[in-house]
Amino acid sequence: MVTIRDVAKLANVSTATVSATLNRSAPVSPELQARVRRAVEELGYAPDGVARSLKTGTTALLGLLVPDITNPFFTQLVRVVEAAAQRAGYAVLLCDSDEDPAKELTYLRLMRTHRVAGLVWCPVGEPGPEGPNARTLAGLPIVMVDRAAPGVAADLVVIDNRRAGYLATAHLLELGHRRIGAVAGPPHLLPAAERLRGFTDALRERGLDPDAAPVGQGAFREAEAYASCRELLGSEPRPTALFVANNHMLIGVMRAIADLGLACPADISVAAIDDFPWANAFNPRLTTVRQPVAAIGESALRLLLARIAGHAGAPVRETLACELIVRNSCAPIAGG
Amino acid sequence: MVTIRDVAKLANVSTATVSATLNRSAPVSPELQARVRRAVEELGYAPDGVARSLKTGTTALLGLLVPDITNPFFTQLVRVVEAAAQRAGYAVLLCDSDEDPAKELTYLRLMRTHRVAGLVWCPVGEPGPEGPNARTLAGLPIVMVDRAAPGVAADLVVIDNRRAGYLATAHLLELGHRRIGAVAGPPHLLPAAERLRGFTDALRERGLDPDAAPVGQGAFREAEAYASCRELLGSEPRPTALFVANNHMLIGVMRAIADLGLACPADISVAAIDDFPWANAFNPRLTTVRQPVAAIGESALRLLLARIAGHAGAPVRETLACELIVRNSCAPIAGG
DNA sequence: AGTCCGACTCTAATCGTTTAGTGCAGGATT
DNA sequence: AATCCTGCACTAAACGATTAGAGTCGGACT
Repeated sequence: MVTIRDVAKLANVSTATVSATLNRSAPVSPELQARVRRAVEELGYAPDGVARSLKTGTTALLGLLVPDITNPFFTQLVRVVEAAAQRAGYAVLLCDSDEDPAKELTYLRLMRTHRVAGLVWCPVGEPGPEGPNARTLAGLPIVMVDRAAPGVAADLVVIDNRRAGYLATAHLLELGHRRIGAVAGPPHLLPAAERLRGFTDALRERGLDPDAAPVGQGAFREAEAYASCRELLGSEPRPTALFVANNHMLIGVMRAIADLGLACPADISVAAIDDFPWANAFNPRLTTVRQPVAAIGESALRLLLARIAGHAGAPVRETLACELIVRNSCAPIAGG
Repeated sequence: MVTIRDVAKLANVSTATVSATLNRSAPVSPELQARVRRAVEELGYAPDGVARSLKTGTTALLGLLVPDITNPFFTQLVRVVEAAAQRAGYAVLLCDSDEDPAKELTYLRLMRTHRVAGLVWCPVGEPGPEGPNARTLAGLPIVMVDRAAPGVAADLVVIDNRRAGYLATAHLLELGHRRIGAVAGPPHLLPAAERLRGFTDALRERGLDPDAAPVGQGAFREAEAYASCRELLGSEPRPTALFVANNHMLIGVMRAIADLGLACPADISVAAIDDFPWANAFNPRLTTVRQPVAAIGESALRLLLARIAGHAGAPVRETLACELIVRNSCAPIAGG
């Protein structure tokens, strides 16, 4: 390893001068600057970020902790955060908690060990037996995204999930559907609960009884949704439309519909939350509520960088709007 | 920040004893161990990974550099590598070069600065004006995945792309198709070239002239494939089947087919390389060649960990087999 | 009794930077 | 002429861990 000392020796200056030259942190005469740069070039010297971090107490590292990177929402978020972090001069330490509270805690510790400058965190909803205690998180700038960890006071960026649920359901109602089933997420997760609330809001607004609506609840996963959907579509009278609470579940639902020999949207209309790159290539093209992932990521990073820069004050909650993308998976009700 | 000194003071021992206790690196009497652990608990001490890294010269960090994280292949790879790294006690520093050689070089430097213990690297094929020179990479254990960087001697894990192209094409040929178009990737990328070679292999094997086959080449992207596909399907006589070289391109192709008012597989059969989670939920379900992403990731990490452990020797090249997944996007040729 | 050994424990150097504090030379100011 | 800046450059002390190497203290052996 070639160190700053080697450079200093070759350039016949002190290490302080090398450091000052490279970081422009103090004035250095043009002549010495030239000598230093020549030596750096000759030796192929690159400063050791670890040593620098130890001395300065900061790293150019941002943590990003997501519960499931295969979910396109988080995939896109990773991309956006990574790009924004790069622009701000940070690299990203990516961890996937896999929806597992124990792994999550391990990773939170790891973030601290690696001294990340800040953390973008999409918490697993369910706190484990010994949830992330305040001490693990103390002093670390954090922005939570999509979900809120219970008992953690940090900035939060979410979409208006209730409205998202409302938008999708209202669309189905406008097309004349009255018997609408819901494939909902796990009740303990904020987004799932809120989306379902939006669903019932819409029903109630049209004078329908939400309690009479067939609702299946389960994890935000394909298998659960598949089972849930088959059950819903087996009930009598069969729903004419389905509200689906997230992208993974939508896959399960579409599979179930196909396996039951039904056609979408002819036999059953489907509207879901979470747009994703392939939604527009499906047959039928899927009507979804799109989350502004780019805006979410940008907001999160903006808030986080402000906190890193020392911005104090009470935790901020930013709620972003989402948008209904009408495609072809919802049809007016037959004979409606 | 609470340091090892604070713990030592509270436990009334030396820092060496604290370190020995925590790392089990030297025998410590039960009594002192207890005192140390109590102090650690009381203070909520967590060792500083940065300081440790500086002293030991190693980090528990693995770099992962991919060209496009929105590509499901790389998304899955990220997941697999992240999980495997976690099992091996490493965290992952994720960077997305965005298919940009300049960004790639920046990130390679960053990996060195952060002193990653090793690097899993899916290179951008095209070397920039001043490609990643040997010095930037010197001494860093590297495993390349999917693509080979020109001029870099490092282990390489790839699939048998030629056979993948062959498998998909042979399937179409067996269904009776004779006029088969190819939506191929950029010729300078190894996987793209090899896959196209497998395509021509299959044609030749059946006595067809590969030069007569309509081939569109472009970046591994949706837009390019969309345009390419429209052109191919506009030619006379229209191909009855399409070979598509990657997942992004497949999306473009399916969109183009839909926009042209054609039905798949009734009017046109499609077989593609790269399976992805949604392929089975499309309508029609997509026939693809699946890459063993899990095996690829595991192999890459196995090789990398061996190199980190000091394993010397010439670069290894591992070629993994892939598998044709027959679904519903290919039909026997009408009247065939 | 004297020596040696094993089992702990401690002191202090070290990793590669950054940076406060000090020194120094030469020109401007009184 | 003495003093004071000002602008560079240097020395040396951190940062928080790990780890040689040295010291200590009983008990076992000769």
